[in-house]
Amino acid sequence: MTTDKTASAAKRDRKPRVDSLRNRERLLAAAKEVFSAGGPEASLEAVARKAGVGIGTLYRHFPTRDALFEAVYRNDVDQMTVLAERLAREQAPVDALRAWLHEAVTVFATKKGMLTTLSLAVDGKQAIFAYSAERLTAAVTALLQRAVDAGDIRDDIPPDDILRALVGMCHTREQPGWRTTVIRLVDVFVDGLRTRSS
Amino acid sequence: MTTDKTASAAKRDRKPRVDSLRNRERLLAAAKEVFSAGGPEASLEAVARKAGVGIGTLYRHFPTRDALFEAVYRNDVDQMTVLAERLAREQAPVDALRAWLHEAVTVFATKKGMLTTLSLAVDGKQAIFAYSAERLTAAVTALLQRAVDAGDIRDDIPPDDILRALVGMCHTREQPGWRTTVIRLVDVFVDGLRTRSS
DNA sequence: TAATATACGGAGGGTTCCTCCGTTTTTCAA
DNA sequence: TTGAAAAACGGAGGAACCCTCCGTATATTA
Repeated sequence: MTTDKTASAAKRDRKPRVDSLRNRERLLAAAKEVFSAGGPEASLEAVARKAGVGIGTLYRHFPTRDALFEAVYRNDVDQMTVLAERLAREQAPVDALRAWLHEAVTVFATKKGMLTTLSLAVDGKQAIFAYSAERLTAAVTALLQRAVDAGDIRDDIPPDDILRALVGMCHTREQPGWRTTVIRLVDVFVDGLRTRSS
Repeated sequence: MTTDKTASAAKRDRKPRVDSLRNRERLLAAAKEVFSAGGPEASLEAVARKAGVGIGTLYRHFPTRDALFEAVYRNDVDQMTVLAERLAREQAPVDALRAWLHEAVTVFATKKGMLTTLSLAVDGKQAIFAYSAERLTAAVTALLQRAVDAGDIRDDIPPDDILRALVGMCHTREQPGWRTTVIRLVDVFVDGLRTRSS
């Protein structure tokens, strides 16, 4: 036994290899393209091919399809939470909530893969989606709480359920006029959330 | 050319073979079991195996997975339309609509495959689902029209959209408490459909 | 520049899909 | 009853995809 364990333990703070980071970026870019073209069940081998790396490299960076989803759409999730904050500042409670939901529909309309990802995230079973689920829930919670406090919206619907309803209604996949239809459904739903003035 | 075309043309009205019908039934029974156990993406080879027939026989009877879905859930669709008629006779307009939607949620809660099937049907792209789509739309149309005529519900939401919202909201897959949650969401939605009394 | 940690690539075993065609079974007419 | 002819059967096999494993290549560090 000539191996020295302390020596290898000491080397724990190496720089990450540049090729590794480069490949990770390439994979993300390729995945974004492939998923938006071929939908979320597109072949992972196609992603690797498009990225110009081996399939093994893809799996090393993203051990599961879901991990890849998560990474691809993390930015978009963050943007949605930023938007929620802005709307909360700028608009009346119910209007802000509705506007945010509309925007979500619009985003999903162009990013097929994102909807699938969020369906998984909102299901809440998988740890990998914890970050996205939390951020989205937080966004809705803030918007909703504001409207409840103002007395405009009933207080017995958990924010998670709003999200579930949202992604659910978006599952009306690729009809012509998709977006308009779903937005109207969202409006009906928001109307249903309001406290009755009678 | 010794072949006689008129002779073979005359034989057009043969009985269907008994083994063919038997296998078809076996396949449907097996599919119902396999889909409800393993979800709608279960292996078709597993279905054939369970039915005790070759994979070729499965594909001859049901050329696509969707065709098999359609056949498996046709009965259930029919029952839903019968229920709609009964509710329309027995309950007040809005109550009937809501009760039917609740029942749909309950049915979907136990038949995983059915929800997938109806998602496809409601998308309306595929000719194979025309029958189911029409019957369901007809059921909702009747219930909805009644409520609109009574002045209880707004008149600018097409029946198709109600269906889409329904199956969409059910896509909140396998949470504990699934059914209760979705029923509450449906109630919110129906509330949103009501005309404002103010 | 050598040593070593780290990442790469893709072969390969497993699964499912779906087609195709030689074989078997059923039907029908004589 | 019997023997074509029509119809259905079964499953082998090619293709696509999934994911793992490990020999090879490359980056980092001393």
